[in-house]
Amino acid sequence: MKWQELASQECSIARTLAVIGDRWTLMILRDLFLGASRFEEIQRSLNISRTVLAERLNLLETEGVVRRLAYQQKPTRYKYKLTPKGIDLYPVLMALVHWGDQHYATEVGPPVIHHHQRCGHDFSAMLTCSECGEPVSPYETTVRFASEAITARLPDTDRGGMNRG
Amino acid sequence: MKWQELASQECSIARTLAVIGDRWTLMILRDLFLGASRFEEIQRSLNISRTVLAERLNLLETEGVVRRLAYQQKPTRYKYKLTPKGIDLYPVLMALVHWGDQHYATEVGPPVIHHHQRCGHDFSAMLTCSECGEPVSPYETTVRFASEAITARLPDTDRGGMNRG
DNA sequence: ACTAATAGGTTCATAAAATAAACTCAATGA
DNA sequence: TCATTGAGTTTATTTTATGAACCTATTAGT
Repeated sequence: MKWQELASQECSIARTLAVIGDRWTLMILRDLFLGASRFEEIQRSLNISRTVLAERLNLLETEGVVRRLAYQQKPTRYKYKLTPKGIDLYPVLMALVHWGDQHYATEVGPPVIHHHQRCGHDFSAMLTCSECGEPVSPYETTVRFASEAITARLPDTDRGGMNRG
Repeated sequence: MKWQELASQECSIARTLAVIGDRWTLMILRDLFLGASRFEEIQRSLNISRTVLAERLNLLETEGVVRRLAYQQKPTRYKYKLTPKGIDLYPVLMALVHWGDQHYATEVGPPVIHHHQRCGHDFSAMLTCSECGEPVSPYETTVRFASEAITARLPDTDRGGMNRG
């Protein structure tokens, strides 16, 4: 399979990765979430090739993840801003941050601290169930394919994957 | 910046992406979470080049995300199993699924349905605060850098990014 | 008036990475 | 004997990424 074909797969992970799953896009999105907006700003921050940055921003705009806006005329200069669809990627970024904090933080602790203004505490991302609000572990969940009439379940001895049920 | 240098950045997103942020790794992890474990199984499922699959599995093993286990002798055959560190990527995968479901699902709904056994409902991933348990929006959070003594705040007109505070 | 600098790219030659196909090795089955 | 399976490795070709230079428009400095 070629990378381009991912977009036409019937899997939400595949379709998501077709947009944001290549080598630099998530780093670009990190910068946008941290407030960067101009081409030069992102390029200098990541120090990536301008070619790649231009191409990635283009795809993100095509997909509606960012909007390109002129912030001045004469000469016209542009900035990139996350759309609501782009803002919806916040949980993805926070999940990545949390895994990095868990497994790659040094003695001095995580390099970036996230603060939740509503409750007044520094926090980390937690995955919870949209229905009951409780934390979700992969061992407590099953998956089924919408296209399948009959469902299957993995044997209990074969843990470490999502259960089919 | 070259991709390899990401690992040495002082950012948890960068360090995470250095391990799982390339073009196929997250698809491989999806398969592992869905119960796939053998080389051939993953290769056929994704239809990716064997070269890339071998290299990716190697890095994942080096990083402790998967463990390579012999499941038979004569000839020795191996399977790959998520370690606890690998299982910790569940929130990342679920966040990707949810974004795909939100923005790329067709009329018939999401292709894969996730069921929370504890509460008995089909669910989607929700990001909540580790401290207060409430849902978190990027507009209600600020970030600060552990290395910085003085903190800064973005003006209110410049929304769409994490606030620094 | 000349020069440099800034912003937002594009073009182009080179280097790195991905792909597809073939190949290896060990064993099993027909 | 020949084909098949599993888990890769090797190799030739194609695709992507990189870095540097270039382009256009405008303002600032000397």
